[in-house]
Amino acid sequence: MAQSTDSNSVMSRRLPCDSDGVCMVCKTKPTTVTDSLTCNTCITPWHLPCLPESDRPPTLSDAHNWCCPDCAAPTTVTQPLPPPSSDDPSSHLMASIRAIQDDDSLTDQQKAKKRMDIMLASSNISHNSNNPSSSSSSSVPPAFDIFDGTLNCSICMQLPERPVTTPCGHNFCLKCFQKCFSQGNRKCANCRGAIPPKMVSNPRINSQLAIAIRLAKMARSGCAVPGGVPKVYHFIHNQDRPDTAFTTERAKKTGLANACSGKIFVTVPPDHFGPIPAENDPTRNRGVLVGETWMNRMDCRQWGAHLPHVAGIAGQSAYGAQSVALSGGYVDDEDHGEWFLYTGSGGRDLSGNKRTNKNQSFDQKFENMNEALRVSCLKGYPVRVVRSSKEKRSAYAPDEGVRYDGVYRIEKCWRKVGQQGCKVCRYLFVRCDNEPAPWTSDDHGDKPRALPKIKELKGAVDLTERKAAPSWDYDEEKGCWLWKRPPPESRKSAGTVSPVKGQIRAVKRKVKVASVKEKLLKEFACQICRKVMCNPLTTPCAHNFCKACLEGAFSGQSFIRERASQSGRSLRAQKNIMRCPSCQNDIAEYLQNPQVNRQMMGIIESLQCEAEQLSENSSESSDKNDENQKNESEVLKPCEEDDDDDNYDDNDDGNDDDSSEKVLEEIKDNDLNLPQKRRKVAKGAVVTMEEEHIDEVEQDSVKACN
DNA sequence: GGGCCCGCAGGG
DNA sequence: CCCTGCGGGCCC
Repeated sequence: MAQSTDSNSVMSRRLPCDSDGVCMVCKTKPTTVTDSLTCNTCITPWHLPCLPESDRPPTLSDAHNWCCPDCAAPTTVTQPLPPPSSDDPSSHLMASIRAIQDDDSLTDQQKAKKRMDIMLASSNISHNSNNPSSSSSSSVPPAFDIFDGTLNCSICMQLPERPVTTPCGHNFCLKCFQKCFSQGNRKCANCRGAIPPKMVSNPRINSQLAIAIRLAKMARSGCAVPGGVPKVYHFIHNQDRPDTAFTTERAKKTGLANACSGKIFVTVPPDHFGPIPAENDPTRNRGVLVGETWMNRMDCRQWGAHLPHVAGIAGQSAYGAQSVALSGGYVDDEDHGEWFLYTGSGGRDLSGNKRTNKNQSFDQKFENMNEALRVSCLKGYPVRVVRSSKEKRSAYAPDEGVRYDGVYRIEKCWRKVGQQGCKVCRYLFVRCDNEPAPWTSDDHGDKPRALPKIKELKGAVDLTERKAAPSWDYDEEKGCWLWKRPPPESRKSAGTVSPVKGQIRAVKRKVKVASVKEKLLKEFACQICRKVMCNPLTTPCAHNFCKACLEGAFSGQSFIRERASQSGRSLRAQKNIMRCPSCQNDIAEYLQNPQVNRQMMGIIESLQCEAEQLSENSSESSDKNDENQKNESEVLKPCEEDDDDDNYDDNDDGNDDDSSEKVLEEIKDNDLNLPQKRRKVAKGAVVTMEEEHIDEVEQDSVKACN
């Protein structure tokens, strides 16, 4: 790699990750979420380990509001730059561009991409510096002028509207792109570079560029960005959340596939309609902003934008629907950004323990979630919309993760025969948010717009249109969307999201750990060592001991030897000594041929196994009370013993006294051996699942915890 | 990339 | 308590 020392000194200091997420300092991609830090101002990702200590946020909770060195105060920005040019931002820019040009490891395409990233970041910086505090801001020329034509659409030569960026680094309006490439053309109109077929069929909007253009426009028109910070497109890694999604002991698979939800950060009730305001965001105090993007549905859930982690519709049939997810699950969906056609849920065969199924096999009806959407349509409620990168057919879907795109109103709904031949419920969503959409360069939110003409309405049945005035509507005087009628009163706990079942279950599980351990000790403690028995022996007088402990009690006159000596004299001699350590009953005869209580051993083993799994899990979800667990596990750990129980016969033919039977019965009664239960699923298919055991004590504790 | 699997969350 | 569900991990 041939780099000039000048550029090297710049490169080796403070550089973010490039557009592929690769750190420009160490050339590696951050491997963990916590390794990556996103600037709150220019939304550029940075590799935390390559960031000088002085530039790092002091605490994890500061990470959300962290500004990168480029966006921070000029003194800190300019400090590492070469002194002669420190007052000229373009020199930093030029040095970075030179470094890219000199980097032999990059292809021309990669260079173009990186150049553009840096220019974009640079235009952000210069425009962000146009804050109200600097009076001469508009006279300061930006380091890179977004209006100089470089970023223009290669077809209409205007600043791109809903920009699509090709791998060769050229921009197009979405419309121009679609027009240009709809007839089989696959060469860039600018450089004749090849456009990947996937991009031709499914172009994606470059929302970062859209936002950069928006900011530049706002800065030029002298319109101050509220707070000086673009309130759009934050990538939330949820890295400083106090509680993450976790896997329970029941989940056989790791990761999020079968995980419980983490804490809900926002304090709106789960049936809250409309945007989530700052006052319900105690951790960040800014609310959920349009453009916020999460890694997955679980993270999205934790910020309240869309609560169900599988289902596409959140709602209640008699009350309304609060949010929907556009994830490409239904082929009939049609996305036009500001408006889209959504398909209801149901009509699918979910037998065989499936959660989703691409095939429609029966008609959808306006019931359950579909009815909830219809209620929202009739009342004119705002419905939050999230788009997922899993939606491959929409230009408006994010490249990665799940993004909050603001609120929409359902203007009408109907049923029609879908592409798969069955009737589906259909909904016309039209955007009505006060914040601009992530794909637009407009500096304002939505204005009321004429409804699009829907061709399929011709063949529609069961059409529902709102008659009354909508609850959420545009106020011409105030120039924004607001509640014209009071929002529906929450039917859930006000102020906070009610404890979700997963959290209740988590508490119950912790209680259950304690309960299992307590039971183990209570029922299966050796009466000599007071620990859970290893190779339990049960005497005729119904006392339990570890084999090793009982042997030890008669050390020097092991009953094994005694058993070998069958002489009456020897027996008599031992009789004085061979008394039960608990009750002093004569157990000499028993000791002639003691059998390990295998039933009891089985129960102990399964309980130990369960307790271990439970405590492993609870220590994962809350790494507190380690000491308690250590102490408990020490007690629970059976006493050391060699496994030479081969000395005993295996033919347990009811010789055992009935005390172990009693215990066994008791254990069974208390469900602690977790009987298997059959769970019915649709169409008669069955799967097994362990029955959850929560006894009264546990429930009391749960109540106390709440 | 498609199919299978399955814990969870929430509605009714 | 049963049913549903526009996830996500893993195997092939």
